[in-house]
Amino acid sequence: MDKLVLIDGNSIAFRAFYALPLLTNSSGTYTNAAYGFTMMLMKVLEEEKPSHVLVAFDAGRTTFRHDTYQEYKGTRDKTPGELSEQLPLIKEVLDAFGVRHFELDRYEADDIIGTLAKQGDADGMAVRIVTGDKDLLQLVTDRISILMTRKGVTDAERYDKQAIRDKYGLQPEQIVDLKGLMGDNSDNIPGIPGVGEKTALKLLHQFETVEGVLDHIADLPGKKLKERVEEHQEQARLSKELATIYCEVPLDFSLQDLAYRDIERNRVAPVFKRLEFKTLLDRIQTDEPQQEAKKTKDVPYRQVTNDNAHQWESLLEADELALFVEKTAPNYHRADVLGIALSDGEEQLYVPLETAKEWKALTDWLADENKKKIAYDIKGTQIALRRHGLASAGYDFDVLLASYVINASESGHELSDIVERKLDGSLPEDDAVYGKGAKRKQLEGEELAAHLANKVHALTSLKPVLDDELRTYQLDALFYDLEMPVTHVLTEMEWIGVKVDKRQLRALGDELQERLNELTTTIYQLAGTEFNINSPKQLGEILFDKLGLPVLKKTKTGYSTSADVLERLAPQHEVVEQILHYRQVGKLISTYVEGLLKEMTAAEDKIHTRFQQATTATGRLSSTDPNLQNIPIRLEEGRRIRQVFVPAEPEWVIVSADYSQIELRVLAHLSQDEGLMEAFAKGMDVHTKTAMDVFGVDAEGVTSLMRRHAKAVNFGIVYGISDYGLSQSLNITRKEAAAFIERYFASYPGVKQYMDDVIRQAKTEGYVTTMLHRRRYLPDINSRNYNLRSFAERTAMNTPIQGSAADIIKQAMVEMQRVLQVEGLNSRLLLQVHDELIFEAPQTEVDVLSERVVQVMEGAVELSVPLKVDVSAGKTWYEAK
DNA sequence: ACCCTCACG
DNA sequence: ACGTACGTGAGGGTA
Repeated sequence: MDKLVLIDGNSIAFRAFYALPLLTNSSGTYTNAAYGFTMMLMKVLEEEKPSHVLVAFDAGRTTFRHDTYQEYKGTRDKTPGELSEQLPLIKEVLDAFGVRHFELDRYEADDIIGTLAKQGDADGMAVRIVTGDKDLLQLVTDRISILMTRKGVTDAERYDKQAIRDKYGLQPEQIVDLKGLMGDNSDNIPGIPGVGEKTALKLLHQFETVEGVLDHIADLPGKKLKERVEEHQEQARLSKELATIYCEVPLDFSLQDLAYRDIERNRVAPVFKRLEFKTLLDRIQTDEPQQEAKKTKDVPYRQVTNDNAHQWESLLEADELALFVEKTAPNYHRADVLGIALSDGEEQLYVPLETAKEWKALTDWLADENKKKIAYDIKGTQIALRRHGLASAGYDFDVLLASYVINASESGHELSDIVERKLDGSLPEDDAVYGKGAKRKQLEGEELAAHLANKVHALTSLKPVLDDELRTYQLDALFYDLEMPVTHVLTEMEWIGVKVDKRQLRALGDELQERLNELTTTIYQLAGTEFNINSPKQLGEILFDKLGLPVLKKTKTGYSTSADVLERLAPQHEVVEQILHYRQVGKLISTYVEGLLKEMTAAEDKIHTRFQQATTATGRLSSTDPNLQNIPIRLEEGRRIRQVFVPAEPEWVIVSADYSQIELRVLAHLSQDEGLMEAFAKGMDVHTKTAMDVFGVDAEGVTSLMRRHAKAVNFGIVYGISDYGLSQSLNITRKEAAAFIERYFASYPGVKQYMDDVIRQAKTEGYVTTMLHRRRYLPDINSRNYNLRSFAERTAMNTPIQGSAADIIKQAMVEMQRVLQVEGLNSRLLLQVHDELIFEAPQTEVDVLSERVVQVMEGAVELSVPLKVDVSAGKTWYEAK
């Protein structure tokens, strides 16, 4: 049977607030009420297992009751700020739980609850009302009962008709009569002075209702009582009216809209993390697996040895096999191979590395491009094998990439995560098998073989499921024609690596270190004390406590000392500028000099980054260990880091080709805005053109300030504009920013129309798409939480732009690799940095390479505006600008 | 493990 | 009244 749980939000929050000490989390936010409320919520959900849930809140201060009685709740103290500021947190928790909450102007939570309780009762549902307010007892029927909080937070007592009879000797409907006679201090309901609970109950037992008592004033015991009742008849009637819950609140939703499903840990966990509900976090994370009692069944396997290998050769004839290569660490450029497993879906083979190397049938199978292979992370698999001298080809399905293409935003794309989502049963997580952190151990023998057998078998089960899903959502072209080919291009890029001039890098490091030492001395002098400049905490104390500089911005944990704050403080104290410079130099040393030195190979002085192809929500790549997509360029001092990136061969050069304004061109294409398309068609400087349109001047009239502002607006448009964001970036007021945005949209109505359309599409479909049909789901787009919703709206505007640009350069990479191959060029693609490709090339090939790369990149897709690519070459990455 | 800060597009 | 520009990864400090 359906069960409806109605929670009196303010009442429970109030109770939690006073039951718990005034806790704060590390950011100084009070969380005790939210914490207690959440405990109560979880307890109720667990114990009642409702099919429908709603939490009702009081809306404003005035309600329809104030129309008849202005003093209603007049004695009540204002809700403390420490409590009211927690109400949004509570609502956030509810959103994460997927529990509806509601409040309505002029009505109290009680009335909303009453209205829905009656509806539920009429529909034959069991109704549970959770509150600390005894008024609600009047709603009890055979099907409606109340969980009344007692002491503490989660301790509650259940009231049904019998319990009310036992306690008061009354029917539930008589609770309002009780209030009518005795009043209620907390709501400032007067009742009849001098009549308390005892007298009221006695009267009601005899005369049943307020009206009954008033009809029999003559029969009342005691002269004083008679007088009081006589005198306060109207007040008693009014008090009863005030205490009566109004059960016909106009609601714009139905009971069916309150349907509640089980909690999704993935949505709740981040909220708990942020609020620092550690115990509750543990509870949701450990509870679930135990409850589900995962059906983990080890699949059978055979271990291949040098002696028995020949027995298994027939398996290698299969049309398609899954291949899983287990590594000793995630970084396959360094890790060793632990073992290899194969599966045809029925039989699993475990082959120790040394056996694999000597088993010719296997090495032939690996290298044969006609022998199809399913793998998880083809790129890592192929490189790990190659490092052990094992060539491999014929990969036709990457489970990792398929999972990513289906839904990039899913919380994890580890094999165990994918199995959890797409198959019944589960795969033990690597962390559980190997242990985590210090407890990590090397597996061997049977244990390792069994684990790998489970993994490789999972690949065979996953492929048909994922392939089917790719086709269902028309993502198969994106997967097979783009992401799969891209992974092969990236394999070669990573494998080749980038050469670094180690001596020069060390020299640069020494020079920077000297500079840093000088800065340190100066800063200590100017500050009058020595401290750790790298510690934002200590730095904050020096700047704001000791030197008394104004606090312009705070972070969750204290003073903000970020660059934009320091820049504004610089005129007030000369130490600030030194600190900014110190930060800059320190970053160069630790991240770039030391960071890069750590990643260089001993044999070749090369760096092999890993391009993550299944990480970003938009379809971009990212780069790790080290990140070669954020090498400094904006400031000259940092830009010099690029001097150490050199060609791997003598007489070769670095060639860089980058798209000019690809995101705004994509926007022009997607929006079909006339003005924007015209700007690109005529080859204009787009920021200047924007300045002309927004400020209504001709090309000569555009000042550098106007262009700077127009440029920021263009950035904002791409990011999903907000007046606040623009005001921050330009250091102007929000009003001024809003005016810019309005003028921009007036000048480019097509862009405005597009932004509205894409948000509307996201709201109705739940996702947005890129030019090559990549999808991004936006679960918060219809959230009632303003912040979540706004964020989703900006994402809806940004993702088709950023994601389509990512699609385009990926397409160009695939085509470029093909062109280099068929034309027999020796030039090699080394890096991709979102809108640019970096090659190393023999000096002799520079001209032909430049010509080809422009052709390929500009022709990667057909847009309504031209794509433009700039190329340059130099002896180092620094000079290729 | 998390926060702050900062490097890139 | 609310509070955020979009997408990333890395290093150092702190709890």
